[in-house]
Amino acid sequence: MQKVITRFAPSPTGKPHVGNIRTAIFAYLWAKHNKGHFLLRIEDTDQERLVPESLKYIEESLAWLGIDFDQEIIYQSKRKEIHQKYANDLLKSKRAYKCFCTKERLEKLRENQIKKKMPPGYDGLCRNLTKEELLAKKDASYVIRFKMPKNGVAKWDDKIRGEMKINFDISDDPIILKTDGFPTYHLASVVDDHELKITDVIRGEEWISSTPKHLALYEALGWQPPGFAHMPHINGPDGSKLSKRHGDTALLDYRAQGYLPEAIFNFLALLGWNDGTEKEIFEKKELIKSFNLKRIGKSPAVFDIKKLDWMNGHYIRNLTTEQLKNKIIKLLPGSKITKLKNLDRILEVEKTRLVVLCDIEKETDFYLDAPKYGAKLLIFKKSNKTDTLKGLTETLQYFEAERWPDTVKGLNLSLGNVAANHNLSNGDVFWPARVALSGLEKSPSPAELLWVLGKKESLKRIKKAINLLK
RNA sequence: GGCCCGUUCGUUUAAUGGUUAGGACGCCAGGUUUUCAUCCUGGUAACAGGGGUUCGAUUCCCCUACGGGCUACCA
Repeated sequence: MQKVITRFAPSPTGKPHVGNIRTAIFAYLWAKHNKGHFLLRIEDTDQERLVPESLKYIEESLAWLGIDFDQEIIYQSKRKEIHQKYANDLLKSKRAYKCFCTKERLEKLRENQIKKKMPPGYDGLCRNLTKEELLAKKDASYVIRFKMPKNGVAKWDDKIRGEMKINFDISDDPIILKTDGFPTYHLASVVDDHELKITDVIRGEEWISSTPKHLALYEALGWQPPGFAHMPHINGPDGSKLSKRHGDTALLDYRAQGYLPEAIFNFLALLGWNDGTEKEIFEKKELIKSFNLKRIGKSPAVFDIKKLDWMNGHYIRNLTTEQLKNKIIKLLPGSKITKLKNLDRILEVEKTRLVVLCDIEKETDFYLDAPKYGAKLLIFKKSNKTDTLKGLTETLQYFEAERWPDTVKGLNLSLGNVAANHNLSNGDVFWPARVALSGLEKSPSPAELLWVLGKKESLKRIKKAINLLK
């Protein structure tokens, strides 16, 4: 049994988006599931579209998710001579030919074909040039085109889609080597996948139509083709291809928003795949163990941010306070709240309320400074001014007289005692205490707030509330 | 236009030639509760349409519709 080797082969044209990354995840999982290798290959053969920073983004994206690749990064641009060698071999074996057609001619050709409602494509003008014609052109610049078979069918057993059959003759002769000497994707990927001994090519479904070209190339080069697995796309909520107008698409944008890599990994892995059970929360280890290409669905999936939010919250709640603290400090180094002495307690209390890490900065200013609010907010809807004032005053007196229980449970009990001792309802005590401490209509419980803020600050705020109400 | 791919609750998915078509997210209701969040319980909701094949089709086949992809000296 040969070792499974997969690869992630992005072209460096920007920040990798979630669709690409999900393909990378599947390629990674498949390799690791089989105890094989996962390679990173940069498809930088198009010098015009190259965005230098994207190399950094690609590495960062993978690193953030904990997807480590084997071997050093392979840059296709550095393998130009190898690609040229194989292009020349194909020339020698007459499986390819030099094409001298200018871009202008090709453009016109296409225009005419479209006008005549014919399928656009190269007409094969240079396919059968005579020796004399060839000699006459010797100084002209040319590309190398691969001779597609004129009959027969490309057949392969797609690991995701099953038996596939496409006629060879619907493809025109593809350019495999450009005038600038760089190969096109078709040649480069075939050559590199072969030389790197890739066993399974896992890529987007947009490649289905050109797979016949690749299969023909493998045949012409005398190579055994690898297995193919064509992934369905990820769509936006309206069903169209996921794009900027649907919100963030780049993986790193999710990091910036405070999504956890574990959650994203889990979420993306489950988009189009499941293990056949009802399990949905997976650690990476478990995914590696149970992953199988066969269980990838064929239909495109919509990226549902609501479910991601739920999953992210779930992962946050499973973090220890220490872990959560470290992640927040790392993500928001400049945040004021992370400098607070009582950050541990704040996080303990806020943990169940966070959807993304950045939420720690939302509606949490009251931890920094005493809040401002209207006196009316202090009065619970089922209470009145007199009882509220009494509740607040008795709470203050209770804590001034009694020992401060430094636990949420103890503080909660204390507040209960205040209500019971003075024949007040919970709404007369708990609600105003909470508002006095947070200034918010919706917030953590008063006991939690007392515990986080401490005796001194808490009593100060309660006094302030009493004065405000008077 | 040609070729190719796809179609189960709103979303993500499961299963099956005979099931009350299952789970999760969302949503709704209830419980816990001073509020919010968490948590717990329950509910809502789907086999795109039409033909076949069959005793019986969501499941197999064909057609249609809809969605998507490819049709570059981009990947």
